[in-house]
Parts: sequence; C-alpha cells; structure tokens
Amino acid sequence: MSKRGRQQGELENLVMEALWDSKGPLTSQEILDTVNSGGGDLALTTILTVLSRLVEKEMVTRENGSGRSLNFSAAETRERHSANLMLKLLSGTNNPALTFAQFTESLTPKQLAALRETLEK
Amino acid sequence: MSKRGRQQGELENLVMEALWDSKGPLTSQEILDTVNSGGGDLALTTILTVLSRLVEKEMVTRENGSGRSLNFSAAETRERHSANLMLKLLSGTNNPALTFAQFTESLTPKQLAALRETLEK
DNA sequence: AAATTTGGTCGACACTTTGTAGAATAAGAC
DNA sequence: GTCTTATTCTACAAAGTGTCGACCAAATTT
Repeated sequence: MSKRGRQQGELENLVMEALWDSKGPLTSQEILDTVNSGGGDLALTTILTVLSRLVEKEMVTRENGSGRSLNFSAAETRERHSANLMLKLLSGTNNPALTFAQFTESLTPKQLAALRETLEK
Repeated sequence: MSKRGRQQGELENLVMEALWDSKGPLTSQEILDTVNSGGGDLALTTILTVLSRLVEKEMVTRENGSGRSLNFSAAETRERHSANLMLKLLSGTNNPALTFAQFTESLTPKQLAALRETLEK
C-alpha cells in the first residue's frame, strides 16, 4: 500500500474544496465520496481525522445532523478565506503601497478591470 | 540546549527578513549576527542549513564573495514576494471578483486610498 | 431483543518540513 | 605548516499531515 503520494496539506485542501463547492453542509460520507470520486480509495476514518483537524484549526464547523451523523461546513467561504490570507500578506510587508503596485502590475487586463469595477463602489 | 522554541518556518522567516532588510547581499556571518541580535545564540551552521534550504526553494541566491565566503541575497524583494503569493491565492479561487470584493471590503481607508492611487496609472 | 451496520473518537505509524547543530572538509590567513 | 573559519554533510528532534485499524455507540434490520 503506497502510504503517501500526496503533497503536504493536499488532502486537507481536497476536503475544504468539497465543502466550499457545496451549497450546504456535508456529512463525512458525502465528503468521502467527493474526494474519492477522483479515483482515490480513502477510508472514512481518514476523512474524519482530517475533518477533526480542520475543526481544531477553526476552518470547519461541526453540527449535529440527522441520526448520529454530523454536518460539516466551511467556517468561511473560499473567497473570504483567500481574502483574509491576502490581507495577512499585505500587513506582513512594511511597504503595502509597493506591494499593491507589484500586485496590480501582474494582473491580467481582465482582472484589472474587475478590480477597478469593485472599487467603483 | 533547547531544541526548538520556534514556530514552523520562523527561522527561515528571520533569515529572509534579514536579507530583505539589507541593501545588498549578506554573508552567513552577517545574517547570523542579525538573527542572533534578538538575544538568540544560534550556530553558524544552523544559518547555513536554512540558507541552503532557501536556495533550494529558490527564495535565496548565492554567489561567490570575498575569500571563500558566499554572498546571499533574496531572490525577490519582499514586496514582489508578497504580491506573488497574493496573486497565487487569487488564481486559486474560482471567483476572483468576489475575492477582490471581500479583500477591498476589509482594507483600512488608508490602504484603500493607496490602492486607488496605484490604479490611477 | 439480538445482530448488523455505520458514523465517530482514539491511538498509531509513516513521511515531510523545519529547527538545530556536530563532524568533516577545505580555503585562506599568519 | 598550523590555525581559523565558511561551507557542506549528516543527523536527530519535534510538529504537521496522510492514512488507518481498533474500538465504541447509535441507528437499522431481522
């Protein structure tokens, strides 16, 4: 049994993707199915382990669902999450204005237009 | 000897900070001094180990200096680096426009002004 | 009610990344 | 030629993550 063919953090990511892509909360089974739909063959406990780790990190919330199963949801939308990481990066630099400049410099025209439009409000 | 009182990645960060804060390249000794100026007592080899790891990750470049010592520099400015990470986060989401919106929503007025000004060009 | 199924918690083990440094090597200084 | 010291190599410890099996308890089936 190959113990590991994945990159660090990749499984946690797959689980988050499943939750982010879903309209509502998911059960561990549903998450397992989603993750395994890529041809994998993980065990349910594997998913439950990473879910509990994600709950510890407060990236996932857990509520009682039907029966004794739990409902898992992403604590934040993917966009909110990305935005927060971007903000953290920004405050980590001592020259935010320059960082902005470097940032916008590398945007595609389409992205730049979207950004401008967002700022219109 | 305390084996580890630092968070994951913290020492690599301190080394990068030293390089980013410096006008030109630095020798391992200079980096050591900077890092240890915070009260630490690391060995030179420790610094050299993390430097070689940072070189592997292509975050640091290495050139021959005077004598047999090497000159280390950050491969990118801190701002370029942060901007690249921000861009990567942006392309990792499937709704960049929304991510932008969430992002700008959380900017301080000062940051927002800086961003607007950057876009004027 | 007993047996079966099934979601969850715990503990475990392997591999990666990072912190940390001693031993060995080799280039330069005296 | 000896001493100093920057670099490389090798190694080990701790944290994070991938991956489960064993076990437990609740729900379901017979």
